[in-house]
Amino acid sequence: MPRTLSDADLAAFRDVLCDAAEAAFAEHGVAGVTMRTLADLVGVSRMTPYRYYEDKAAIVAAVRARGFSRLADVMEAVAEATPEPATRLHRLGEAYLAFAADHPDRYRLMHEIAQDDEQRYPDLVRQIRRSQQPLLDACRDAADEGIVGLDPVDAMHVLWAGLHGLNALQLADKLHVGRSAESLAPVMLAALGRGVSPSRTSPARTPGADHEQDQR
Amino acid sequence: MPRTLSDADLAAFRDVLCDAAEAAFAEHGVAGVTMRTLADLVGVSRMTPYRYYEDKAAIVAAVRARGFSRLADVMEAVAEATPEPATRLHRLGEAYLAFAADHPDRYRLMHEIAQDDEQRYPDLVRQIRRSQQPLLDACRDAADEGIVGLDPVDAMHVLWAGLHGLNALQLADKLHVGRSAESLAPVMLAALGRGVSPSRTSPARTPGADHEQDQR
DNA sequence: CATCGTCAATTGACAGTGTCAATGTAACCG
DNA sequence: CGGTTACATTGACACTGTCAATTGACGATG
Repeated sequence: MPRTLSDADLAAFRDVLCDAAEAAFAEHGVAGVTMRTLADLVGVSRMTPYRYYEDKAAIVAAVRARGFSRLADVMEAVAEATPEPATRLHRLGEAYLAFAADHPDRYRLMHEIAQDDEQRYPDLVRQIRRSQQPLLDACRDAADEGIVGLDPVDAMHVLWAGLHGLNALQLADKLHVGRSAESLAPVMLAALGRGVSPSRTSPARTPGADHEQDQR
Repeated sequence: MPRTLSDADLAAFRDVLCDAAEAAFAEHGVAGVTMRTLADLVGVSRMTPYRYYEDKAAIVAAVRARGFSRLADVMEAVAEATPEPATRLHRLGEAYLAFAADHPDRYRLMHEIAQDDEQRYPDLVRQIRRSQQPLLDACRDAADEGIVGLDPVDAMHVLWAGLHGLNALQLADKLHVGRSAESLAPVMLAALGRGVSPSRTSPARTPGADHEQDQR
């Protein structure tokens, strides 16, 4: 044991603690997890986590930030692998829905609505922003090519709201009549695609061989 | 005071308690409100609320149910006042967004995501269903008239997800670049309108097949 | 090597929480 | 009027997050 904590040690402990916290939160909910059990899980005594995190709230914020970071990783990877804007938009949408489907507890925690302002946790804010950037970029590119007929920032918000809304409904178990996020995903993606596409002109959707039309 | 509680007395106390609870939850959040302060607020001693509600969770559920009931009232009123399906859909969308804008704390509480299954509170489930019914009916009517090109249940979910998603983003303070729910509302409504309207080529009422524009 | 300073880890409180159980209290019946 | 009984109140209790005091271990210094 070093006399004073190196940055690496610090980060390492934070990491293992967040791992345990994420698992515990997923199983029992944030309120169902106590500092004491959390400390037990990582094999230290109850106040030790306080040397690494200010608060219980800070731990929650850290776990949420990690969630957004994972999401950002996925979105960035998808964006990088799909240069063509229209397809990229579609794939990003699929990826966003898939992320929530694959990690429901993580997604739930990420969007747990607290009164406490997230602004107090800069890294959380940063990761949230990062997770949105690929979608925003895609909207900008799509708008440049005339594939999206809305202001790109508006379009980004519309798309994001639609995707998140579907996820939220699914996670809150508020879908009905046999509908699931899985069955609704293609419907939602198609509807959003129509929703942000340019208004009246018929889209002659020919692949890359076609020259890009530019109506503005 | 009557010797034994009449149903009216029971309902009356529950009502005033829920009033106090809703206000307190709005100001301090659910976690920030204690049974003791709640009891103080209505002028009884700490355990008295337990004679009227099983739990703190039951009180939260009751307040949430009231919120959905208010929403249902609004939606039903709008639906009744607007027979024409297309206009009705639009107005319902506006009303849903306006409800969240006018009662943000209420809306937040209504959608607070808890691990606890709402199924345990039948009235809550009932009010939730009631609040959705007008939108579903409108989708059915609109589909009948060919104004909506999707399966009506699908369309209802798409619309609801879009509207709720926008509200959730706004309440979580996740809108950017000067966008507000107010400024995005018309954009969102227009996009959703385009999203569920029938595609120009065919009525396409088969949800089993993929009815999407898939450009590769 | 002995001593010390220092920081991390632990343990000892404490005020506050939800809620069970025992106690009080007042209205109606006889 | 006393007794019964439904309600209200108060007395615990286990448990929470977290402050403050204590312990423990290591590097530097004599």
